[in-house]
Amino acid sequence: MSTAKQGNVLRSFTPERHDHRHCVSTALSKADAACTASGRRLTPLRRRVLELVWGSHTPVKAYDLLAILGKERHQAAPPTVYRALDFLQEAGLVHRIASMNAFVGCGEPGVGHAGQFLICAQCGTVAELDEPGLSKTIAASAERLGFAVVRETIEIEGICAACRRGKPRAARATK
Amino acid sequence: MSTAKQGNVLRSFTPERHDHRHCVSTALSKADAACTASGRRLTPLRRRVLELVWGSHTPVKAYDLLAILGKERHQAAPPTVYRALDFLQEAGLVHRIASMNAFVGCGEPGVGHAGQFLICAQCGTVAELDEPGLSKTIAASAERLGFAVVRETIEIEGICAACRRGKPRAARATK
DNA sequence: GGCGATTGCGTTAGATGATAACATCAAATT
DNA sequence: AATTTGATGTTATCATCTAACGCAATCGCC
Repeated sequence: MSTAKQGNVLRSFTPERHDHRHCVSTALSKADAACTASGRRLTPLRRRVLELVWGSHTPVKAYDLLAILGKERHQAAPPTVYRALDFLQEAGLVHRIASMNAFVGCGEPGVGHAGQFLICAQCGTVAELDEPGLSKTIAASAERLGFAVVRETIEIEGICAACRRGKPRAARATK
Repeated sequence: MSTAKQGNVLRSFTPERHDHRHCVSTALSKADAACTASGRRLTPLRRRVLELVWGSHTPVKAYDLLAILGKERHQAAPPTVYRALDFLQEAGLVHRIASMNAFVGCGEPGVGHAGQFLICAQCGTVAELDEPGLSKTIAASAERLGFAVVRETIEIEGICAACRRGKPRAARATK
């Protein structure tokens, strides 16, 4: 287990070259293990939704998932997708990006979840951080006001390294 | 201008006693000044929307505003409200709380806007912070990944001091 | 003041995001 | 096998937000 003082990158920006199928299968394996360990049922539907979420390095919209599921299973209504997403969130397998109404797979299920994200405004890729220093600073501020922190939503918008170099790795959803 | 190392509270939790009308009129005056200074037009509609947003210390929903405006002006459609809110956001007069799909008045228009909020899950009141240390920590993390920060969305959910003492100052919107 | 350009607003329509409530089916428990 | 619990199907609806078009008020300029 890494314990860098700087904090960890739970999910990095897409490397220049990588086999994304590998990301997906790794994530699914971890999910299987995590659910087995916590006594949750990763049903075929839930597993499929997780797979679809991991299908891109950019956040995925619920209705995009719905459209895909609709083709695959001849019937899928909003609750189908939202229930699966709710489960996956509770299980710590996906995160919701509030500022985008979208979802990303979690890079490290099981690890303490701050929910700190860097989101590239250009290519849409998301990196997930676990920066204890951040949480500490927040806790200190809150403390001074007598505020008890329950949950952090930290979503930083900006431009990723690849896009700054003019070599975006992932295309932003072409709407 | 205060320059406390600890950071400033741009908008505090509701004090035990206060005349909220004063908060509102102060906010409107500041808005008038800010718009005059930046050459923006704070029209009657926009001003009224700002006033309504400031009407409570808790974030206000667009459709709540719409309902009020609908009574006042005999006609108001969603774009009426959303356009006003867009303007107010651009002018730095209100903030959108992404995690709640709601809006709050900005305590210090003109001051550099980090967008750091503490939100009480019980009474719904919101405090706005300007904690340079937080932004620095974020910038440092981003830097290591070559990420250029453009905008921060920091929304911390928890329980405020008053609610912890069992004396909530503002009622959470019932429903 | 007149005139064109810009900006604000009304209006209609619809896209997108999310949930309630109840029915049905499958899995785990007894 | 019967019972209970949990997952999914199904229908309906609510909530949030935006596109597109046209008119009217305002601004900038001569």
